[in-house]
Amino acid sequence: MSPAPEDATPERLRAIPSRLLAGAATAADRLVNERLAAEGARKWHFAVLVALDETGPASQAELSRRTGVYRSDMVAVLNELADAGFLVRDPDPVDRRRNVITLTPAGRARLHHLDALVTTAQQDLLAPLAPAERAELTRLLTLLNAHHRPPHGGGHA
Amino acid sequence: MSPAPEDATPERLRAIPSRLLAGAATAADRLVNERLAAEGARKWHFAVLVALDETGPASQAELSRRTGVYRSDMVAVLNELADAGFLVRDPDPVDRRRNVITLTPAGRARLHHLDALVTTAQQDLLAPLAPAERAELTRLLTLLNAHHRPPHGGGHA
DNA sequence: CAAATCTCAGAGGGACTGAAATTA
DNA sequence: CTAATTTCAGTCGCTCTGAGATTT
Repeated sequence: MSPAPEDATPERLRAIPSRLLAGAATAADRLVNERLAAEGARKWHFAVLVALDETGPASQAELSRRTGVYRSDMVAVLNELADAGFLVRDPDPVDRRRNVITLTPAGRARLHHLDALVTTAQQDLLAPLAPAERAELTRLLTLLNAHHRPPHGGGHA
Repeated sequence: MSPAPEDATPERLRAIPSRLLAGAATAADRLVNERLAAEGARKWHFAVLVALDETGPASQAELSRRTGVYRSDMVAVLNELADAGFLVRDPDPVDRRRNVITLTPAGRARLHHLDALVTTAQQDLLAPLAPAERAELTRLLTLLNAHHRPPHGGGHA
């Protein structure tokens, strides 16, 4: 629901899971964004580069499904990455509605760099937790993510 | 980092804690906002009402510290709640910079109503977890919130 | 003088809607 | 005709910055 300033917040508010989630997510996002912004990148750049590196060239709609970046917002992200020479956008010969997005060598190098930054940010984020606690938190969050699916991604199956 | 559409998302992205947190927080916020929006309320309304009920009348700056609602945004929230008759704003006689915000009986009734909605939303949010898991998740998130303090709220002590 | 409070105006990024044009 | 893809224009809520006016 928002960050908790200090212990001025009533216990009744501090104990609400949705507020705790919002606070932790905000801190996590701030951490990741600070690191990436120092290199002129943002989290979607990283997400798109990973998706391309992991599963190979894809259409923009496919990248949207893989990364969670909204289809309408994918255009701007790809424009920025293409302008920087990290990927190329070619018309798909077999389906002329699509563009085929392909990672360049510079894009792969960029990915490796950003990957290190993101990994470090995750460690800093989870620093207050013991290793077993980090694994447990990840597991519980994965469960929540699996059961509460985004509205456009389909039902809850 | 954003919701995960389905299992099209690469494992390398799905396993990132900051992304898991963002996805869970988005789902949680959607759940809470849907329930509150059905009654014409939003989460800040609830937070402010709780803070007033819990700790008594307060200035706007004090309410901002208690709820995490940003001081600049508190004005609009209080306007809406005051227009609906849930609280009153009086000048503070002992410090004329301040307004004293006081809950009305209607505001207390409103709080009880919203409280039920929020509580149900939390249960639905945590439904996929066992009772012990819910407690553990809350504990771990509380740890993260305690160590990663908002930028304006002071350092990390 | 510095500091706190209330208020407004606006930036910036994220999630999302709606629609147009193109092609399957 | 329906459906999918790319793109653009714009909405809405959240976090936060900056500044002005008032008072301590």
